[in-house]
Amino acid sequence: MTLGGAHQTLRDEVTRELRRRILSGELAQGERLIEDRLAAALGVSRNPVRESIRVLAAEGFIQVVPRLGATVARLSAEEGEELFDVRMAVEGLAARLAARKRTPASAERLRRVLEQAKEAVESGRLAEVADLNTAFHLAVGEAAGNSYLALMMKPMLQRAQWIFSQTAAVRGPHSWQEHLSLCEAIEAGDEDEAQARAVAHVAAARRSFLAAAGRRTKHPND
Amino acid sequence: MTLGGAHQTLRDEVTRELRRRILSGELAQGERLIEDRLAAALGVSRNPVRESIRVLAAEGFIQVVPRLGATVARLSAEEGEELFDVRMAVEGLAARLAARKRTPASAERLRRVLEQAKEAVESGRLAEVADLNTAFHLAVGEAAGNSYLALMMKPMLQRAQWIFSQTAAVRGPHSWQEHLSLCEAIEAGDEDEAQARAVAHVAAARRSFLAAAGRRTKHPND
DNA sequence: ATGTGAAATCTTGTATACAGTCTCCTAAAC
DNA sequence: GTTTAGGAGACTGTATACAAGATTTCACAT
Repeated sequence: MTLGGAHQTLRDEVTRELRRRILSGELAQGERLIEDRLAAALGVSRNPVRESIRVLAAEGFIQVVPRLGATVARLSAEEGEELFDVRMAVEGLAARLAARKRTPASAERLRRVLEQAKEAVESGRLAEVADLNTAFHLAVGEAAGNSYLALMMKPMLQRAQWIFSQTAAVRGPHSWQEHLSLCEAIEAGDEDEAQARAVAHVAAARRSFLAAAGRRTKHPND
Repeated sequence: MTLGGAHQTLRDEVTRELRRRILSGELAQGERLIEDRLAAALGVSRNPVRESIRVLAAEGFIQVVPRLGATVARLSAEEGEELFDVRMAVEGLAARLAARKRTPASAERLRRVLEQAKEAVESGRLAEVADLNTAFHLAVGEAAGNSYLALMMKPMLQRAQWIFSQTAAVRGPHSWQEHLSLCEAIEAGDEDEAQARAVAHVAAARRSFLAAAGRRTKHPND
């Protein structure tokens, strides 16, 4: 089959691959997803594809209308902006809890992701930078030691990454600095400061998003 | 087939029915979900059941291990408690935004749910009360006019309802009073007050949960 | 030209079939 | 009595088949 590498189930591979294609823009917003064609393109049967579609729909990447089929979700500029409000609330909480429940292991993990991101920035691998930035945010979520928070943050952050890639609003170095500063507050166990820095970080991302969105009158996929 | 009423797709019916059985406790925590048996019990084939399982897994009600099968998720007391932190952050935001963006239509909708809940309480239909309380919280989420927030709150609130039903920690009348008070703050457009009341409401629910959880040393399903 | 309607085509929804994996039980070996 | 190899049964993962609904096309009437 077309999908590479060792895997546990085709279904999981398909889910990851479709998610990746959506996040990367290979599958454009609003594009119709025809089960047969996806299955053929991925070299699998329709069954794993269908199950993947349900999962991605639950995560909000795909919109499904019974009997009419599935399309890649559309993100209006408003919906993109709305997400930042949610992120400030959720990631602010995550940072606070991460500071409260910090352990050497979780701090180590944050530092490691940060280090990888730094390397990727310096060697100019931009595609990886986006993934690693998301990974850092998720690591904060996991450091919070709240399983539901982590469960909820994963699709939220992927959606955020999607929005950014669609808007072409990248802000590599600034973002990395802010991550470092957040990491330090968490390590210091300063809950208020950690929350404040997380919220400020997301707010900065929002400004960057608004600037990039304002620069374009129309959406690239229109 | 066994599932009642008019429907769009079997898949959706199955998803709702399984979710209902989990929320109601008919399917106990940790219980193994065998596709064949569920399909037979619901009078459908395995396919719709499998797709439903993926969806419910994405919502966090079911845990799936590839090749080993699916089980109803287990909620430890800690995980139950953790959810309240998330709810305070998310529902606080929802209440704030609902107050900011209030419209006659959304206020009307909140009032209507509140009214139904009141009737259910007064006529002692306890099963409905839980559903209507959840519906009120969700209505606040929708009144916030933030599509992702609403998308995210739906499974979160269902999970909260699940936790409560499992703990048998019901607090009908108090809860209703607090809903009313929150509704008034939203109608008045007082963002700070709305957020404060929502947070206080969830905090009260947490205390009630902790009291009920402390009352039992063991879980009823153990 | 425009609108209408029915056939043909495409697509989804559901069921069934089969292959591979896991579990559990049995029985032999020590 | 305990342990381990092997095999039967059970269950999941994937593919294929078929039924029903949606869309397109094209002929025909206006």
